[in-house]
Amino acid sequence: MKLKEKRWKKEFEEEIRRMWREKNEYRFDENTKKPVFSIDTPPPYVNAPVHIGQATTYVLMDMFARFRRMIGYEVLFPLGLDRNGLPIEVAAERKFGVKMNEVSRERFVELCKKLLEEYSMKSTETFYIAGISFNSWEIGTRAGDVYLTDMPEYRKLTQETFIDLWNKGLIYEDVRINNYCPGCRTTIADAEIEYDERPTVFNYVKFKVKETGEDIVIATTRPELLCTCKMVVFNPSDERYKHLNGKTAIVPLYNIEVPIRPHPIAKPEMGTGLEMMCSFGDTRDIQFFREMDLQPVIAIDQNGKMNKHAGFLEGLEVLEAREKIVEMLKEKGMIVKQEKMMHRIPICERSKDAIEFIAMPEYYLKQMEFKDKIRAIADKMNFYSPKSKQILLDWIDSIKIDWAISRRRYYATEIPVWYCKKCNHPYVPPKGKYYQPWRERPPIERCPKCGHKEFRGEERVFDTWFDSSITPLFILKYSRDNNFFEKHFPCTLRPQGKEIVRTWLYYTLLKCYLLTNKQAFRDVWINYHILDEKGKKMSKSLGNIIDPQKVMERYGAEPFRFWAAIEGNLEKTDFKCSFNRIEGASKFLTKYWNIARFVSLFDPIKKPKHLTELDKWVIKELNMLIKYTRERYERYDFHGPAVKIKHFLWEVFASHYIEMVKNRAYNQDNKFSKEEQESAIYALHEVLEKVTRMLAPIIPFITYRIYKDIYGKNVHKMQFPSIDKFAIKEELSISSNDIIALNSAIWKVKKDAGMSLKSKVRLLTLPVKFKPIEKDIIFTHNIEKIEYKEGISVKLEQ
RNA sequence: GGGCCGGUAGUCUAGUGGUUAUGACGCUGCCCUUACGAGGCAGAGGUCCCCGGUUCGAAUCCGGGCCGGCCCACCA
Repeated sequence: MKLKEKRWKKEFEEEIRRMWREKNEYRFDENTKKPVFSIDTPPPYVNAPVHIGQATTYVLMDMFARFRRMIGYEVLFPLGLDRNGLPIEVAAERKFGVKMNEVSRERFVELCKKLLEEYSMKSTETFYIAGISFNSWEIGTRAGDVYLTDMPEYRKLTQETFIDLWNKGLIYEDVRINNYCPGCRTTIADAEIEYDERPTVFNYVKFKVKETGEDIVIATTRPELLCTCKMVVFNPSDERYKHLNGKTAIVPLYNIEVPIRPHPIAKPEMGTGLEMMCSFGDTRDIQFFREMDLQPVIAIDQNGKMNKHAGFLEGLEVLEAREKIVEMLKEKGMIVKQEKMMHRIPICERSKDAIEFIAMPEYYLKQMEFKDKIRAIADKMNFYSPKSKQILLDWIDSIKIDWAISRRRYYATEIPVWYCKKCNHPYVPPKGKYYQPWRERPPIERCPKCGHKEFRGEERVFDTWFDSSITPLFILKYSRDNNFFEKHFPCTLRPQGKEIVRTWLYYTLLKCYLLTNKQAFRDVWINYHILDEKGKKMSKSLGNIIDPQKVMERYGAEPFRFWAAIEGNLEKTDFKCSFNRIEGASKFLTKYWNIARFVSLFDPIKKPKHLTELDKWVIKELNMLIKYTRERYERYDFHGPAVKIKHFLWEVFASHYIEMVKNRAYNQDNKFSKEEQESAIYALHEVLEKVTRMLAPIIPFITYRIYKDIYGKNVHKMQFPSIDKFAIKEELSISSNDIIALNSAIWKVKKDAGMSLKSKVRLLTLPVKFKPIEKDIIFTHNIEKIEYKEGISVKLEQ
């Protein structure tokens, strides 16, 4: 059938995407006989609209999925939504004007749920518009259904993994110095820390030396921690302070006596070269206290306020305490000078509050002893691109303590433990149910240890990565359907951003290894970032966020998708979001549509016995393109093929092949034999049909429509084109470069002479290798006489 | 300080050890060529960051430098 419309319009997309959804076109068949290709998609957080980076990476993942279907896989490609944790709590606090700790837990959880209901599936709209072929758009628990990280089945699995790990003896509780975010009121992991430059004041404070009575000056940004000072150090090479070695410093205001020692941690050029070591101002202090085996004094409590150790500062917040103590020191003339400086401090990546170092009892999952195992697992997986593996290895190297998995929040998966009120014995229930210990009784009557009947339910919840790290287990029905899981684990592909390698990827590998002894994935695809048009990171504060829905409203999904493929290689680099270039992509769609429209003027026909030389050439080019494309697609590279397909279609097929073959395909004056004509028509369709199949994973709407209209079939149900070995081996006297050079030369001469392209050429001389396509040359360029010599020359009619 | 990536026309970008370096946007000119005027064709525009090396030959490979970006570590 012929294509009617003069151009592809974005409005054509809607009907196709609705049909896919209504027909459940991409549903996952659990009983399939095909090999399964499973994609562990990153669940986006629901409280914000999908941003352009997510949209781009999902579009790329969709290309992976669509391609795999075309080479015979049953593809597990579910959509998950992350709904646990801090972002929703913060949003609820803001929206309902409450503070988590000031309302009942019941009430707070209710408010979070209310808000989540409002968000519901709104954020998935963008994916739907973009034509992502998720298995399903309905929330459910079958393989391929949309899943939520806070649905009971999911939380149950999160708890089951805890129960298994507990029973394996891999989880323990300990009181340790840990990163504590006063804003979020919870311990956080190293992976959740970021750094920020903040202004601070460097205070030069006078200490007294007990033995000699002399004043020494120590510079500090944390004067409120004076009470926690345990030692004063100078660099061993620092001649100025050698005489202080072994003497005692007296901490001002508190009159605590602390030893003065040389230690390389002190840099002579910083401040006065003397440093007070506190517990704890930063991670250096923690290392130092550990190394010197000093007893820390913790002066900051869980609310970020000074406690009794701080004496007269008790009850003040850290910053208030700092101001107050500086005032007091000033009054007593103990501050020699103050310098303003910018200071890089650790902050909470979520609330952006300054981290404090506080000792609290937390649950830990052992990881230190498995570092080598995880490294070995990393070696077993294929990384795309290979260099991304280094991000993971670097992170594994830098892990210093076990993973603190408990958090003091409300809207997250509860830690399933009860404690006997009498003997405090922890009770971990059996698997099989979603537990909420803070509101439920345990499933036993009496403490297994002492027989007491009263229990205290655990109130803490899991670190959000503790539940995010089981996505491949959940989607492959771990513990719900062992047959299915055993058959399909490890998961085939983990696609994700480079910024969560140390969290999502690492924790997933760790937990899956501890639970299954296996690598979680066969392939890992790491993508970089989408930047704004100027190359800046998009962020709310800069106000440079581009909404992918707006982009698609303006141009349609297809230009966006084609842009995502052709723009660059996200595996290797960041790339910029440019409207110009998305618009440029839509021009390709117009071109492609019109090529298809031209080819559709002729009915598809069977391969004739003999193909002309020119047709053999274009089919050989096509097959080389198929070979390249298929190899690259298998390695998750859609960029290289998109560039090459576009170039072939536009610069070779349309500009040269079609121009040269038009006359023969129409054959209006019967200048060509029927077989020659059929050879042309066959080749035109051969190229269009196969290129359409190659483009189907990238631009699924337009290819669907073209294929349906012309060939009457669903392109997405077709096999990916394979190579015609004979066509590719064909020995031909002319190459693409020859043909392009010849046509361009003739067109240029006519142009320069101000003549129409149809005007007559009196004499064309050209190399003999063009002889086999002589007839096509003559009728394309209206040649009167042809001669074979070295070089190309064109003589026009005078 | 450690690691990774990049530097190609006014802007953005592809690319490969081998004639004349890809394309987009912008710019100039021409064209109702029966698939395409939201198009086609032609054209202008480049020390392919710098220096050195390997090579018959380097924008491409190697070393060094400069610049930019990102990640990690550290900063009293």
